[in-house]
Amino acid sequence: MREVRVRFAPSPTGALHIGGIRTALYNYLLAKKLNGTMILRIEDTDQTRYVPGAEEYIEQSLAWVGIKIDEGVTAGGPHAPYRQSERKSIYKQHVQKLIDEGNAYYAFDTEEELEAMRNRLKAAGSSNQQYSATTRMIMNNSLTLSEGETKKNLDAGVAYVIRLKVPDSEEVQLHDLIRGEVKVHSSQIDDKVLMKSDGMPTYHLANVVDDYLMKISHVIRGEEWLPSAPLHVLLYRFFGWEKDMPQFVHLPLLLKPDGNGKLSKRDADQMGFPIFPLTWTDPKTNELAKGFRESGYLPEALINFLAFLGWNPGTTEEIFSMEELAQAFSIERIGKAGAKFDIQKAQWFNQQYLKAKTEADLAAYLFESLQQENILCSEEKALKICSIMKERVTFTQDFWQQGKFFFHGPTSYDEQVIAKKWNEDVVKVLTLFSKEISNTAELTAAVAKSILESVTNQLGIGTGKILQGLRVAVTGNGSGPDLMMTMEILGNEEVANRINHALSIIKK
RNA sequence: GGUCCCAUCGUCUAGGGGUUAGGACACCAGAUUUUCAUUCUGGUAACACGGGUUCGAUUCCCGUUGGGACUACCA
Repeated sequence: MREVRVRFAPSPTGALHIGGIRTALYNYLLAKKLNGTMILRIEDTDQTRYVPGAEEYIEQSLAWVGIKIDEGVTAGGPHAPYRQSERKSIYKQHVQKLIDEGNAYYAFDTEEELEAMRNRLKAAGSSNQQYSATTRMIMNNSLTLSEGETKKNLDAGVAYVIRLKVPDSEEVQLHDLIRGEVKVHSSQIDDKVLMKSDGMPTYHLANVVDDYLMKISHVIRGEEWLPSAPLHVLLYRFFGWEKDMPQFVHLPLLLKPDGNGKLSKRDADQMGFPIFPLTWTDPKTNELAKGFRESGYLPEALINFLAFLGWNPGTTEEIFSMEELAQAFSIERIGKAGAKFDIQKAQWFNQQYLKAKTEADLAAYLFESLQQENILCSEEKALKICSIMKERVTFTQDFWQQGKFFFHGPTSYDEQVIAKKWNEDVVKVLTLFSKEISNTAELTAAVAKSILESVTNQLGIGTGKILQGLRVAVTGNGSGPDLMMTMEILGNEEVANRINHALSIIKK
């Protein structure tokens, strides 16, 4: 069996979409499972769409989720350069072979002429308005021009593109590892532009040439490429590379959570979830798009979630590390149908991973937030906070978001709780409790509990009746982590102060 | 419009000629937690439709419907 070499080949036109991460992931998992090589190739042949910073963004994103690149622009490798814009001469040389053998031709048509051709066909009721076997002989190209005229045009520097001369009548077949045999009649394939007038190749040419030269064994890419795969097969044939043609694997698409269609940034914005791995600022519009990382997702949770969108191990286990995914992975178990993006499941995965972390790991996230807020905190306190909160968080920033009261006294009190639970009894209990704990050396959770019990017993009031009141006085909230532990972390002085403050402010 | 791809609970999916069609998320209910969350238990919920093939199809075949992708000198 041949050496497994896969490639992830994004184009640097902006932030890398989450679907791209999944494509990269499946490539990576196959490589890892079969001891293969993962290649990152930058497909930057459209200079009009080039976005500065996008390439760095791609590398950083892959690094963040834990996809390691064996060969690529920064990793280097035997098939450098890995940036297509730097391989122009290679494509030129190859496309020349196609021309020499009559499988490609020069076309001089202007945009207006192409437009006119399409309109004419449309008006005539034609079902497809392509530049193809049926139309190429009425266009302005080296097939209709004499050799001399063509040469004259070329010498005079008339703008031209190079088109593939697709055979007019034959069935082009390919084998896709997910979908089986896919057949397309060549009359449905148009004479695709291979080389643009600026001398850059199009995707079709560059992709086939590079995959061959880089000895790619499996082309794993999104389903949107399936319709042009037969064209690529034709190219492999014309180049005489059919026996080295990679295996095709067209992945099901990631769909919108509601309704139908391909998942887009718009959907994500509307439904309030990220679609990019890392936060991205568009250099042109300055528009900011929050990433999964900045939204509090763990890379391992995101990967686990993504892996299961279109693939499953065939068992009921769901929590898989990257290693485990690679071991379990197989192309046969990839589904065919598109998968709707369910952010709730992603949140569940995140919660699972967060819960599995050590307190020390979690404290790092808390410290990250605290640093942004310029708040100092002892290691010991942070550890304690994380330990009582880890069961209740979904995102990394929740330790701070839901635990602000550990660092600031309440500035407001939950109104509903006040309305429902704040009463004479609460005031009585809190007044006495505050006094009692002030006289305590150290307010551990156990001490707090026993003092509270003795106070309520003394006053003949049920503890359950006043607990909500105590919580709202201390934290401002109606719910939260274990209250006794919370008070231990805060310390008797702080708790007493907060209670006294609440008693003086809240009237009933 | 044309070409190609796809179709099991709301969502991700397992399954496969005879099953009580399984799991997970979400949702609902109960228990635990003197709150909330966690945890536990239980529940609601699916084979798009029509023809074949077959003793028997949700499963295999065909069609219909529905959805998606592609249809650029973008990838």
